[in-house]
Amino acid sequence: MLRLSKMSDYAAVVMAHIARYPEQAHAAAELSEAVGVPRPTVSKTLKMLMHAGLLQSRRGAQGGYRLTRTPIEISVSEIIEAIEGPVAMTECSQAEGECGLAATCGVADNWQRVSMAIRQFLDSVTLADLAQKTPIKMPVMLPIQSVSLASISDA
Amino acid sequence: MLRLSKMSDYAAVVMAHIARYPEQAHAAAELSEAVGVPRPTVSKTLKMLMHAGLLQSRRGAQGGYRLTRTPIEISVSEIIEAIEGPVAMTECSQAEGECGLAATCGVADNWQRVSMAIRQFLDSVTLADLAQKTPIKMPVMLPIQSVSLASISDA
DNA sequence: ACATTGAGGACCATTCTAGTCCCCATTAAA
DNA sequence: TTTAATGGGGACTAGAATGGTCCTCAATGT
Repeated sequence: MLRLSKMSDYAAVVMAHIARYPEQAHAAAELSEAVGVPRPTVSKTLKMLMHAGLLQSRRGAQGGYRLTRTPIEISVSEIIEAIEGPVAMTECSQAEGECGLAATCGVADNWQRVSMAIRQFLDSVTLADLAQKTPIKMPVMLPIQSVSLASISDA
Repeated sequence: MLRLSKMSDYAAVVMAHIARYPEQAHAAAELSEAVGVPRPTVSKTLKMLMHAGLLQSRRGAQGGYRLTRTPIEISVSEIIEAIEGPVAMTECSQAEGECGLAATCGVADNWQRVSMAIRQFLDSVTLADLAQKTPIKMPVMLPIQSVSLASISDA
């Protein structure tokens, strides 16, 4: 896993499409066609993105959706969260305590750290990155073992 | 999302438990109790981990499960994959082409790169990291924008 | 007025998930 | 050699999540 639902996938594609023409208002029908996803489904996605505050809408003729911020100011994690709720790998890494297993598992702490790292990474990728034609570059991902223990002190 | 199924969660906890006493054989019943998860469910998890080659089993009295490798040699991504199959964020980032939307989406490439980065990160976290009591340190996660474009050249 | 376009929410079908159970094979120990 | 412990394999089920559809109402530009 680390699977992303299809809806999130659509969301990313739709957002990227809008990001390429940020000035225009994009109607659901237009986006549906551009992206090749049935209208009602795109609509649903758009509504979710709107509720999350990533899009603003205007009804009526010439209406449609626009970004509320510039593509650089929107992170991939925000898009994902708009659709799926808080990004976390496991139950215990999102809810406070009450994991049930917490006492016995002895992994919670480290699990949460892993989750956090991924989360931070996703924060750093922007919609602009996604939308651009030339492939984005991967961030430097140092193997966890090679990190000097002092670099991020907690423990 | 980036949600991990409960099964994967169990798997991680169980593996960590075994990793703390690598010499002994651990019976399903023992693990079930240690971890607080019903026996049949733990069993199922163990079977999956075995099929993936992360555990070896011995039947009969005094039997049970052991690691096939040392905790340092087992990565978190392997554990996850043992349960959920290939780790990938989206359909198109795992299957070759034929995403259907590929033509229109224009995001596939970048999406795959994001997925790859996470994947690599998960590769770098080991079972030993998970199992240790003192919290593991986070790897350095440079914001994607700050990475010099030359550092990983493709495009 | 009227055509366009989104809002809101009900609804359904299918898949996935978690979890259970049963019976057989293997192995150690009594 | 019998017995008890232990995993192997797989079928099965209930419930939830997912993806997707549809309908009616509200807003807004022409």
